[in-house]
Parts: sequence; C-alpha cells; structure tokens
Amino acid sequence: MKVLIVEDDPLHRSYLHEAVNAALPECDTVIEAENGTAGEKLARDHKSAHIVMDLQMASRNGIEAARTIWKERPETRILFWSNYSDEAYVRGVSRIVPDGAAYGYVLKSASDERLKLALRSIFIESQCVIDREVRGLQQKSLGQTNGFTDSEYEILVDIALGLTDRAIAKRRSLSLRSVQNRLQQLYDKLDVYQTAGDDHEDGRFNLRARAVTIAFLRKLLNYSALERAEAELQEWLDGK
Amino acid sequence: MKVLIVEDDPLHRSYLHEAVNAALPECDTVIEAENGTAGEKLARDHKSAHIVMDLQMASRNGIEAARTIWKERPETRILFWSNYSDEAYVRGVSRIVPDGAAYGYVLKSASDERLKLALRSIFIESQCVIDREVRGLQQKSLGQTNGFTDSEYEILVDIALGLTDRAIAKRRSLSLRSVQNRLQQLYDKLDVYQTAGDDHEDGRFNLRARAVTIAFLRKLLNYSALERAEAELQEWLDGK
DNA sequence: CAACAAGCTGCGGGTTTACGCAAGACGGCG
DNA sequence: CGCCGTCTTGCGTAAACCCGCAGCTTGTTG
Repeated sequence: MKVLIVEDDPLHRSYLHEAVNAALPECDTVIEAENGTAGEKLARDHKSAHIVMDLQMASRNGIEAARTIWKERPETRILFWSNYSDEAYVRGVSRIVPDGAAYGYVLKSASDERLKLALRSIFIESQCVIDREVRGLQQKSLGQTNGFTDSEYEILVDIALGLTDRAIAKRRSLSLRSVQNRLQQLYDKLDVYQTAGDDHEDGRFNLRARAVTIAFLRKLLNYSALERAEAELQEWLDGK
Repeated sequence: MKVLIVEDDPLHRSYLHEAVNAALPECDTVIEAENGTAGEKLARDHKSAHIVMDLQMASRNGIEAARTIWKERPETRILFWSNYSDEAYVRGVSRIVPDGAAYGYVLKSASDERLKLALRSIFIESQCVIDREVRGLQQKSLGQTNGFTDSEYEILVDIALGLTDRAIAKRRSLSLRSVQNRLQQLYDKLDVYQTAGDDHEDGRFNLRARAVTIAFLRKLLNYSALERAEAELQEWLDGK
C-alpha cells in the first residue's frame, strides 16, 4: 500500500510522514509532493489510491488538485488535512467529492490520535471521517436553516468577482430582474442591513460590496474560493 | 536574556524553540504563547524585549498583538515570522513599527541558516532584517512606482468594507466628488478596465466590486487586513 | 383538479455610481 | 511674483443598482 502526501510545509510534511508510518504498518511506501501540481503528477504516475492532502498551498491548492485526481480515478481516497474549517473550504470540498467516494476532513489542530484514527478509517475501512467542527458547518450549510442555497452562493460569488447584474444574467441565463431578486435574497440572509437605527440616513452601506465583505468575514468566501471562481470566470469569458 | 515565541502552530512553535536555542546561546529562557492575546499578556508580564511573532493567528493576529506590545514598550524587538509576504501584511507591519525600532520579517520558507542569522541580527545587534522578497514588495509599495498612495489604499479599504461614497466622504472628511476622484485613481491603478476589446459591451464589470476582487487576488488585501479595517470601522461608527 | 408556495420576469421609479468639464486652492520653482 | 502640477470641489448626465408591485410558470400537496 502506497500513500501520497501533498503538503507544502516541510514541518507538517514530515510530521504527516511519521503519522502515516505509525498508523499504517501495512503501508510500505510514502511519497511526498510539496504542491498541488506535483501532487497531481505523482498521483497519476503512481496510481496511488491513498492521498493526504493539504488545502491551501501556494502553487495549486488542494481542492483543485483533488478535483483533477478524482476526475481521473474517482475511487481514490483522499484525506484533507487543513488548518481551517472555513465554510468556503467545506463547500468547495463537498462540491467535488465523487459519489460514494471515501474521503476525510481533519483539522491540523486535531490530536495525533485523531489523525491516526482517521488515516485508518479512510484508507483501510473506506469510511468517511469528517471532523466534528467541519461536520457542524456542513450540516448548517447544506441544510436550509441559516444556510445558503446553491443559487445564493452562486450570486455571492458572482458579485464577489465584480460582475454587473447584466453580466451575471448572461452568465447564469437569467433575466436582469431575477438576478436582482437573488441579490435581495442574499442581502437578507447576510443581514447586510445592520445599521441598527440610524436616524438620519448617515452611514449606509453599499449593499453589494458589503455583502462580499461580510461573506469574507464569515469565511463564506476566502482567497482560495475567489481564485477558483476567477479562473472559472476567465474560462467562461474566453468561451464566449 | 529572554525570548518570547508567539505562534499558534505547535510544530512551528517547537521548531522555533529549537532554532532560538541553537542560534542564541545567551538566551536562558524561552516562553511560548499560542495566540496573540496570550502573547500580549506574556510580553507584559515578563517585560520581554525579544519576541518572535507569527502573523496570522486565529484568536488575535500578529499585527494587532505587535501594535499593543509596541505601544507599551516601543524598544521591544520583534521578529515577524510568516508564511506569506502579502502586500497587505507588509503594509500592515510597516504601518505599526515605531520609529527606530529593530524588527525583522522572515518567511517561513527561509532556511534554518537564514532564520538563525536573523535572530542574532535583530536580538543581539539590533538590526533590521527584512526578507529579500518582502523587501522588494516594500520598495515597490512605498515608492510611488506602481505602488499605492496611502490615500489610495485608504479608499480601497473603505470600499472593501462596503461603505458608500457618501459614508466615505463623511469618514475621511472629503466631498463626495473627491471620494469619487480617488476611486477613479484607484480604478486606474488596479487596471480594472481589463475587458480587452469587447466589441459589444457585454462582460462589463462593476468597477467598485471588481477593484476589491483584484486587490484580493493581488494580495493587496487579505483577511487579516479586512478584519482590522472592520474593527476600526466599528469603532468609528460607535464614536459618532 | 384546485390550491398554494416558490421562483422567473417585466414595469417603474428613487438612489447611487462613474465620470467629463471646469473653477478654485495650495505648494514648489525659476 | 507668475507659471505649473496636484488636489479638491461643484454641476450635470448616463448608466447601474435597489426594490415594490404584479402577472406567469412550475412543482407539490391534499
């Protein structure tokens, strides 16, 4: 059994290496990549079906790498090992995991024990292991309570990219008015109107920009999500 | 001589601990804090004048911690040790360093050697040590070439926060028109108009939102900068 | 099938933005 | 001092945005 570690921080990488050795005696080879691009290549070359992947790497982040790897061989088991549980990451991951694939999401702050357990569960037992904290987010996020619909999230991304209403309408094949409807929905959910009783309309916000800000502060968006969205946008722009 | 390490990743913390021991035999005590708040407290209690500080910590980030520490004792020597050289960080740091203070900025990707050298230079020789890569940014950023004026940066932050033109005008004591002038200046510099010959006005951007996006993608802004700006904004809102 | 909720769309109008034009204000500099 | 560049401000306009109102299309449910 082979395990591929994709992680750009050398300290974390060697820590992982050790953890894998300790948790998986049945593993005979451990290979390492220090960024997403190299990770993809190694995964392809070695046909390795067991990967531990950092999100947030400089060159090509974990989500992108995972997506292409899963596209080639959906049965690959991937354990995401991340510093953060930003909703943006969680959403990004659950968007790309193939049906029935075994994967995991463990925070770097988890104990050695927890990490080892997750390694065994996923790689040996083919079970999904999602960190408790992440799980909470997932439920809230994908359930409708206080969570965002896909369409809401979609426009959020679109305005974060800086598109005009008209451009969004074109991209998503909607009428102008529908786009604006969704925007209002979004504004409601993000509670953008928090001015808390300003008598004289004084410190009003620019709703569109404010929504993006709040989404960022709440980690609904983060750099990585923006980056991916921007790439998709460029693709679309080129396509037509 | 005492050294305080403020760093939330345990692996990095122990690595630093070792590095300090190896580089500074004259150091007899090393204390550790795992977030900014604890770091401030320890710095105060121990009157420690030598600090290694991570930027980007969950609870209270390095820039904030450094600011309050320097406010209390400006002669403190601080070595910032960060994963990234985002312009937002660089600008944030150079904004708070007191006149004549010795400080350093070293990237986590630097070699052991470089780190140890920096530790000695700053803590023993009281010299500033700025990572080459960071230095480059600083020059470009603070020099006028391709860099952003303070007023430009200010307005960038204001629209990123989601303020309206009117609110910005009030906050910065400007006329509406001046705010809009500065915005245009900003749009120019950020090169927001990149649509590269769209015949039929098709995929136009919302300039205001797009500017923020581009700033984020270029790391002129990041989460930490936004967070700080938001805090300042709330202060201002409460104040009047 | 009727009833109803949820989403799409057009119309209309009040506000905010983006920006050209042009008149001061201020700070060097020969 | 007069000239010049930079910054500020007001006026005015076209476009974009926010959003209430209302008619339609669907999918769902009793």
